Amino acid sequence: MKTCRPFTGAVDRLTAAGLRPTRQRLGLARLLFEGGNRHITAEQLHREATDGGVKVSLATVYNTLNQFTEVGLLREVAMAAGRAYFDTNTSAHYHLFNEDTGELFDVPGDSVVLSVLPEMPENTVIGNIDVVFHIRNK
Amino acid sequence: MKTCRPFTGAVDRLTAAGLRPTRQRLGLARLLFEGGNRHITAEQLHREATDGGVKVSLATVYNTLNQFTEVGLLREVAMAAGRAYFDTNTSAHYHLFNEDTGELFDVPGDSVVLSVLPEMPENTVIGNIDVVFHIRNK
DNA sequence: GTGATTGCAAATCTTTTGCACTAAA
DNA sequence: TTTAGTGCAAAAGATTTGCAATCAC
Repeated sequence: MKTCRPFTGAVDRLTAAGLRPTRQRLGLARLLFEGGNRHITAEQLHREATDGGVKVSLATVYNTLNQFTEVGLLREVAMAAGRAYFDTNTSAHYHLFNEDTGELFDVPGDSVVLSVLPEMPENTVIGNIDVVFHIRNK
Repeated sequence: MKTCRPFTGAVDRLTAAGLRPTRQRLGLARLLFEGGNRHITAEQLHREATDGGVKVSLATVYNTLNQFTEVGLLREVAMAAGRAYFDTNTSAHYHLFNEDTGELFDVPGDSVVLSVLPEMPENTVIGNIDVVFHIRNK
């Protein structure tokens, strides 16, 4: 039987987050976090998993993406209604969305400066700030 | 027979946009634009219409919201995946989204300043810039 | 063992579409 | 009239859920 050796730290990463390192979660974590920052939908990740020999159901992919997001391993990005994108880059950064092609690019956090922030309503704390530059082809 | 008198300019507004001022479109336009800026989903607007005596099907509400957005009468705001919000305020401004309550607030355009914009890919033009401050209750 | 996790299928929810009917120009 | 617009019901997606089977501890 072939053992799928996860990238270093996958098990720790999951257990630290309070999630059991199951075969499915490890396989998905490997796909998500091994190759640098990426944006992905549940459907895309499910296909990658299937193609890569990680047997997992689409429902579990959805559940896993939501769990990873809850514990801060992923960040959900709202681009257009009707489809959720998950971003493996949880640090401060922004997005460039090409409406013609559907492509989603990262914009480094330091290439955008927000000054003069608005006042927040009372008894609320600011979570993250989404900045999306919607672009189209000329 | 009672005539539903639309707010001043509704007919002009639609015809100027190349849309026939039908009973349904006038009724929806009145609900959308008469009471200042607002954020609304198709479902909410449909309920308001029905409650307010404007007979219109949900499918037509969807179609109308999309048409209004295409001609610039509305702006679509991506908040959370799975549901489209339409904003009657099409001028430069940003949003505050309370993730606990689902409330969506406007932030005046001049209370946020974006400096140091990123470079855009070649042969693209920037459409609009969405800035969403995600907040939660303390 | 025992409780967490998974898979599957069904259910839900939002949005779009096809087509016959109706209304605006 | 003639063409655009509407309603309905069905279709299409995306995502969630119920529950029995399975797995991690």
